[in-house]
Amino acid sequence: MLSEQEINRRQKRDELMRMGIDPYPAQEVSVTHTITQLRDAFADKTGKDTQGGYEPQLNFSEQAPYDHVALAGRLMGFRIMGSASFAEMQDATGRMQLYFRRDDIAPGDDKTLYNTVFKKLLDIGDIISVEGYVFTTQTGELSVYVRQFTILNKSLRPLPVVKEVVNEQTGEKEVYDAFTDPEQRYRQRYVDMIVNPQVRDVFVKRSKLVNSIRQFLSGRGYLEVETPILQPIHGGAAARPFSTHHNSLDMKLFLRIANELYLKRLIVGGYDGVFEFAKDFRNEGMDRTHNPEFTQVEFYVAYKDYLWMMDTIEEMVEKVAIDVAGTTKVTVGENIIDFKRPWKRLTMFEAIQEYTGIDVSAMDEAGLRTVAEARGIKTDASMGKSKLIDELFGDACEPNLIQPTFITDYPVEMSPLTKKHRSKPGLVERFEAICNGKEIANAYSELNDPIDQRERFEEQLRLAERGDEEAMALDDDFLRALEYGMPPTAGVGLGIDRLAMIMTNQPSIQDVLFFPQMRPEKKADVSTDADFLAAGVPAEWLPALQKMNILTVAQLREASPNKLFNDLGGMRKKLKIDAPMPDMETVRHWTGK
RNA sequence: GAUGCUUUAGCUCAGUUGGUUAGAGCUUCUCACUUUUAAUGAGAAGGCCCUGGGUUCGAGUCCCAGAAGCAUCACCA
Repeated sequence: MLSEQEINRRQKRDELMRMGIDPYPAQEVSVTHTITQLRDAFADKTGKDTQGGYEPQLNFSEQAPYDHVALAGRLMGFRIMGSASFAEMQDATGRMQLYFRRDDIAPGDDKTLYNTVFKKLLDIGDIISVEGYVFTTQTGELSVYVRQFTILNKSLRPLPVVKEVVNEQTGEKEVYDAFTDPEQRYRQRYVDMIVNPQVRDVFVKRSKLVNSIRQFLSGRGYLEVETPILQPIHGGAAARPFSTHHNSLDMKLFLRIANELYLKRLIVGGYDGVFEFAKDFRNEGMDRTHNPEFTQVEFYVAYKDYLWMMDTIEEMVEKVAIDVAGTTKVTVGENIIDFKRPWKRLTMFEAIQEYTGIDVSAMDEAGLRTVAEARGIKTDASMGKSKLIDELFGDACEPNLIQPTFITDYPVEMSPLTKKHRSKPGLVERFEAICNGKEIANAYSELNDPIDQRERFEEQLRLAERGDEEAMALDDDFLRALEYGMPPTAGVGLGIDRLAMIMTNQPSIQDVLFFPQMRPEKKADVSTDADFLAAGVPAEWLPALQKMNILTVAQLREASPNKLFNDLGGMRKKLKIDAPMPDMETVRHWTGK
């Protein structure tokens, strides 16, 4: 059912067509400038001066190249005053004021082009192109004086209208009636981007971030690769997978939770360094920092260890910050995060000692449990030593690690793919990069002893038997590859979404994904006109049923014929329906009774 | 999954101890207006008050259940 405004716009579309104006023309549109190009060209020539007066007016009606400029974009506002009007155009780069004058748009006696087409048939949201010259108004606003305009697209849905004004006292921009409902913003991201153009900047930065990493890694000679997303065995991380089915092979397949095991196979195969920007899928909870599909870049380099990788990540992320933000200092919420090298490095035990004052490195399980419970952490019998350490770290340390910090040397039980520490028993050569209280990267010296690896997998199988749904599956082919021999290798996974959140100062992962996963939209069940016609209701009575909130044939069947008959009489008057009143028998027939 | 908050016009929001026909601004429509800028002035239209039960003479308002969104927590990156 269409709203009044939608009906209105459809009528305008029809009216344009009747006038011989195609509201959806096919031709290529010639554009001489983007709006930002024009603004930049005049940046030092416009605007109010500090005394409160105005700059002298500019007029480029006879001065190339600004005597003939062509712009294209979406109309975002009108200020109409009789035979002259201002309109606001938005293109991919910014906004520009347009000036329309009746006698210039329609120079002859026929003023239809201005009075009807421009003033009556255009709406906010329509896309047009204009041709004219650059000038400034008395108030100093850079504008385009339109000689001619062309409709490129008649928009049929009203856009939420966001108004922005500069407060003269403070000089700050104030926004009115902002389109803010997160559900609508994420479900209809296109609307979000039209009316909140700053949203587009976030994704431009995200793209810069990805390019920056790609340049960094490619520039060092590492190979960008692609590996399977559909995997017969999901491996490389502890997470619950999505599963699917391949019909011709008649086999179960999983969407990957990580690409680690495939990239290591490529190192076995002889590449010195490989990386992949990978969409991974995890069938787990969703919140501000988790989306079921997310992106990470994983890369693996032969003949290196985790210490080398720490230096590399530090250098890479510092470069990313400079490329994206222009500086190593990035504002995130209330904090300023500085990615300048070197970052702080703490072992996990040192971090716990720093934030709790307790040295847990030599404690047994009972001692750890006491410390954890003293901090209000819920523990149970299934939690071993490493799990307790992890909980303690997550509770006491992680939220406090705002500046980028490397946490190193994790308990072996938590890291089934990681090489045992060269000198510290019970630990592995692993680090996580923590920033703004969240993990952004996870790396290790890769385990390349196939016998050790098999034992670690078998340990995971025992966890799975005990009901751990996130335990890793044993991957025989991966073990076979390791048995041929993998050089010592450093590997890392770095969360692109998490890093993008930090670099663009967005509080939620949904703000750095164009289309975050949402519950399906609830659609009201509505029968078609044809369904009602089939039920015997004549077309002229359909609006009356709609108005009475009978939207499905099923509802019609349940309606009481007497009440329906009475209401139809009222609706006939209210909606000014010309058709003769159906008799009681006919109405009874509609309801199937 | 748990707890709390929210849901009223196309958009942003009011709505009193439960009491006539549910309001405002913007948008839309009509009219006036040749450099405005949240243009202005006059007039009009636009509501399944999230859904379903219940209490009551009477529910947008109170109670119960459900849905969706948000926040916090748990799991996870």
